[in-house]
Amino acid sequence: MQRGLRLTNRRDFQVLYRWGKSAANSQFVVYYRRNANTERVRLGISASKKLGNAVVRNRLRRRIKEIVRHHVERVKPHHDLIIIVRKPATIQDYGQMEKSILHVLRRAGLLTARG
RNA sequence: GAAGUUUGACAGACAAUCGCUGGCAGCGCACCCGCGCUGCGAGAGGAAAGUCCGGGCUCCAUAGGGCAGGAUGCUGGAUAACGUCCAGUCAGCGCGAGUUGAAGGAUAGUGCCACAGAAAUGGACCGCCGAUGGCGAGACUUAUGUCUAUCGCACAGGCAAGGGUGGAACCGUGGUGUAAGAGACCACGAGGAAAUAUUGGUGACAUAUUUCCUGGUAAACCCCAUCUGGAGCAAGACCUAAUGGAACGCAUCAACCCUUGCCCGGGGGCGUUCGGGUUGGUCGCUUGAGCCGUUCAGUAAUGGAUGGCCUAGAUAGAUGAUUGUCGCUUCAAUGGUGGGAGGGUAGUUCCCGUUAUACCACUGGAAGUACAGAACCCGGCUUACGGCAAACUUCUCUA
Repeated sequence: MQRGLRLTNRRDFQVLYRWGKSAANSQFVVYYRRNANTERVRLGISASKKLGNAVVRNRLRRRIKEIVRHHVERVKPHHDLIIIVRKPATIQDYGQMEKSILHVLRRAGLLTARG
């Protein structure tokens, strides 16, 4: 994932948690906020230590990055977002996780309507 | 073949597509800092983990010496260093290959040893004796006196052998001895200490002799010897926007605001410079007690010589995702084709099978394919974990 698509600053995270809106399903929570300075979208991922060891958390992060990267054209531009992983997501395979993430993004109203 | 012991190497493979982070080269943009594109090549571990020791490195502290505190604790060696490693000694465990050890001092001193028991190193419950002294009987005597011989009491006193308790009872067994007894003495034996040796060994220690001693506990205080300043890469160095501070200069010396109700005085605005912190960034940052060969020294840990190699560097944190093919393991919840009367087992009286059905081969299917993610860098330790190989040990079977 390119650097421009990443949320890298601690302050950005705090702003998003405080002022952003949220949506959720049983596997993921997404915080999002419109940001005019963001060219397309910026993504941050939060995977707590409760989910498992470092290997498990890394695998989750990488899969989520991959999924968002594949669907970045469909996400509404000029938004910052954070995806928080919940425990049930750890047992999902790639296909289930892709559906689940698209579902939560649609719920948040971040997906553009597609023809 | 079964059960073990030790050591070693490995940590699924390949391809396609789409990505991520550094490096090098080229091209383009840009005054500069840099940014983008293309190509080439690189990109997690044996434990990267726990953060338990040791060191490098960095900053702070520091005349020199001592005390306190902390750590370590058989011997010799290795090492930058260590609480690590190697080789030994001694002790424990194991039939054995081997393995385990916080393994200095109990003869410096103090404390403690639950319950039980009389008593846990200062003691007498039962018990034994009562020699000596006492009292009584008794005997003798002229004697209200005496105690040569005799008997009794168990009052003073002596003893700790035997009993019972306990993890442990004053070293054990036998004798001498005595009123009864006791390492009080003797013989043999157990353990410890010291000294000695034309003894062996660098040494721990072993062997022998002599003398002395005899509960345990130092993971109780303590004594002895050795080592030891503190904090850590979020260390630390440098650059830096906005804001605020200080100094200097300029402007204003009108009004307004603040400074004590009034007066005087001061401040407010602009610019330059300075040092400190925040924020963001760069360095530290990966060439190192480095890795792989060969060879020499050494039992070994390891060290020397020599040839070759460069092998991650992220920072909300890269090293991946998906698909396909193959490998390995398992399958009374596995199908087809072929072989098949035996197979499982080293072996049996045991189990499966001789019916398409066990079992074998080929080809499919399903499930599974460990533990675990660098964060300044090394040396260890500990913990987690998958199958594999070699050497060795014990037992068993066949010949």
